[in-house]
Amino acid sequence: MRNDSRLSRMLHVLIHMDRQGERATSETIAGMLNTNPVVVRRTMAGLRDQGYVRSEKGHGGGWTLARPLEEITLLDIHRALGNPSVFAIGPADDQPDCLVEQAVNAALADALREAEAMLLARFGQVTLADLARDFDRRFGASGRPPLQDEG
Amino acid sequence: MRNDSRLSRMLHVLIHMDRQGERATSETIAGMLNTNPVVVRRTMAGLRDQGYVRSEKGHGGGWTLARPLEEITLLDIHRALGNPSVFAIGPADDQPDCLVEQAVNAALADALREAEAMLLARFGQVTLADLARDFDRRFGASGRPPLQDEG
DNA sequence: CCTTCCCGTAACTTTTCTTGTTGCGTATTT
DNA sequence: AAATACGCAACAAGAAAAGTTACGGGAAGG
Repeated sequence: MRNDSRLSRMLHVLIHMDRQGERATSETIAGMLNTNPVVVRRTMAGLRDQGYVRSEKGHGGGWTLARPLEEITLLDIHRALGNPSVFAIGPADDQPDCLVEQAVNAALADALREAEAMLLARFGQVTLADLARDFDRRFGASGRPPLQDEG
Repeated sequence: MRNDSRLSRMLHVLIHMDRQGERATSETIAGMLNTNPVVVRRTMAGLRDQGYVRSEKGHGGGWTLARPLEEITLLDIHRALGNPSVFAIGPADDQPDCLVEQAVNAALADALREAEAMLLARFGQVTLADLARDFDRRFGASGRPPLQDEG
C-alpha cells in the first residue's frame, strides 16, 4: 500500500506560499506537486475550513495563508486533512465474538494508541516556522539564497 | 485505505493453535479467518521460514507451533510478516530536488521513526503467552473455561 | 456587459494494492 | 493407488486513492 503523502505535500506548499508571499492558484500549486488543480482544491479545502488558508474566487484569485507559519503546527494540518489514520496496520474483525481475537485486538489497540498519541503530541509541538528554520539551517549555507524576508 | 490486519490475524491463529494442540490445516484456519486456504499459506509462509511454525505435507499434515508462546513476541510475528510499513502516512516525492520538500520530509521522517521505534519496542516486549494470559484475566472468570487444557 | 480567470463540486475514470481464486505439482499417509 | 495437504504461480476481483472531466458561480478588467 502506498503512503498517504497529503500532509507532506501540504506542508511543502504552505512553506512555499509563505516564502513567495503572492497569491497561488490551484494550477500553480498543482504544477508544483505534479498533480491536478482539482486534487489541490480538494486537499486544501480542509485547510481553508479550519482557517489556515483562504481562497478567493475570480480574476486574480487564488490561495493565501491566513495565519503566520508560527501559528500552524503539523498537528493542525494533520487534523485539517481529516485526521487520517496514522497506521497501516490494525485489528482484524473476522470473528468479533471470538474472545481470543478481542484480547489480541485490545493489546494491539493499546500499543497503537500509545504510539499515535506520542506521534501526534510531537506533531503538535512543531510549527511550520520551525520547518522553515530547519530549511535554513540545513541548506541555507549551501549556495542557495536563504529563506529570505524573515523579518 | 483499509488496514493490514495480518498481524492481528496471525496472533489470533497462533493462540488458538496453542490452545488446541492439534494440527491445523490451512483450510481449518481459513474457515476461522473467513478467508481462503491459499491466503493462509501465503501469510503463514513467513512464520514458517522464521521457525515459529512448521508445516507438514500429505495426509494428516497441517500446521503446528514450532515454539512455545513464551518465546514468540509480537515483534517476531511482525517481522516474520515482512516488516510491513507501520504507517499509513509518509513523505511525498513530487520534487525530490526541492530543498523545502526535503526539509519537510526529514522532519516527518524523524517523528515517524521515533514513533515506530517505540511501537516496535513495545511489540518486542509482549509475548503471545502474555496475550493468552490477558485473555484469561479478562474473560476467564466470566463463565468460560480458562485457556489451559480445556479439553 | 461580457469576457476572462479562478474556485467549488459532482461524477467518472484510472491506477494501484491487496485479497481472493483456480489450477497444478509434489509430498505423505493409509 | 487413493486421499489429503502444502507450495507456488498466475490470474481475477475488489476497494481505495488519485487523477480527470465537466459545469456552475463569483470576481475583476476591459
